[in-house]
Amino acid sequence: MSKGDETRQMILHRAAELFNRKGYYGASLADIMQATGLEKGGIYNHFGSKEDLALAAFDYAVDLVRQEFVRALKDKRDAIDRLRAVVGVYRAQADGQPIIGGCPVLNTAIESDDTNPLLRDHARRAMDEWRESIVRIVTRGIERGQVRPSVDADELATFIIATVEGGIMMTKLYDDMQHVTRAVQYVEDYLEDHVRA
Amino acid sequence: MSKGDETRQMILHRAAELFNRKGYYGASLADIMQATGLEKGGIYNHFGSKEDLALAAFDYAVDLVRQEFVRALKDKRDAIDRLRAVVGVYRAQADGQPIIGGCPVLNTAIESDDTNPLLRDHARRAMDEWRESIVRIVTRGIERGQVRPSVDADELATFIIATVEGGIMMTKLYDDMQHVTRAVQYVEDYLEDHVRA
DNA sequence: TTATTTTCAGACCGTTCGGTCTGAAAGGGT
DNA sequence: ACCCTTTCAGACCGAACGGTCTGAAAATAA
Repeated sequence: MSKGDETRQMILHRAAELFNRKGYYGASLADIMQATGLEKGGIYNHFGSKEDLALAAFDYAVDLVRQEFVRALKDKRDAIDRLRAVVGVYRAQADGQPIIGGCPVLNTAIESDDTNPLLRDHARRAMDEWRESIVRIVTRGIERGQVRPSVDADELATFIIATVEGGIMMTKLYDDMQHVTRAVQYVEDYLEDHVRA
Repeated sequence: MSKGDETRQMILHRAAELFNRKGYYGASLADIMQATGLEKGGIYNHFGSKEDLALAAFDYAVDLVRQEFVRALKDKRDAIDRLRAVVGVYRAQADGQPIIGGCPVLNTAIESDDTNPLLRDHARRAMDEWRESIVRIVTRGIERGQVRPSVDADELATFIIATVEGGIMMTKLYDDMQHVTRAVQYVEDYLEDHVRA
């Protein structure tokens, strides 16, 4: 990796954290300069505009989360175990892992819906991906007899994501992990009581 | 109500909508001037700063929601009916009722947590109020034999709010009521299956 | 109707915003 | 060691930011 590529990755990493904490409008170029230790020339050499950087930084943050999903799912075979693993990754986002400032999809969804169509589209695509991964797990779980056939995979995906993301929001608001912990517990109980075959 | 008071209320109404849609940093004074039809002098005559206005506008928005709670709960006696009414009010926020741009508490919680302590405190107080109203309904429901004594009121409040707010977030992201509708349905099913005595 | 206060327009202010451009220094292939 | 390319600092730009202030007009009390 060339010097420039290394710098670019460093900018993405620091900017992703900044945008995730302060939002697109809340994080200024001066903030990014301070966080990266670079002057404007050093940043604009790699990105054409603040919006370009924001989009790339969002995708970078989503990729960090994606890697956590891969890791968490690696050695799980049973559908319910896999769903619990997915929920666990979501939960970790409230704790600043893998990226501090909470879930980037949640943050970007709330900030961008009425203001920044490009950012919103990226958030939609990321959300689509998480939803589809849940749907896939449930569908295969039904095929393998691990999940009740009566379960609607799409509806369950909405429920799981909504509950955990809502818990992350409350945890951020109160700076208290209790809320996301409770939300996760409710989802896990639901999986045992109403999803497991 | 004097002319000045009327103007102040008009500013609050328009600004509450703007801040709820675009956020505190996303909505500029120029936006507020356009939305209210006033010049700077007209606005700063009533509010000392943009932050003062934002705090007052947030409280105004919360008060609109509070009025919806009062209305929805007025003729409901049974605890489960009352919880369903509360959930219904939350759901209505995704539909732009009573204030367009989604739930002000959700929006403000996400935007303010790392950037604006005053706004975050107002959001916390509003959230406290919703949580306490749910806890009160559940506690009295247990006393009256309408709710199972094994139900933990505080945990249930977290679950209900997290799930519905998460549904609102997804509905805003996709501009599709389906998500919050599903989230509400899950909560209502849960109330029937695990909460009703 | 007059006197007093309140309300608001709009010019003006310094600061910060995102963005551009040039030149010097460092990188890196040969 | 050479030369060409890439990388970055930092001065500079116009626009937009939140905020102030004065005077005129409108509301209100007398």
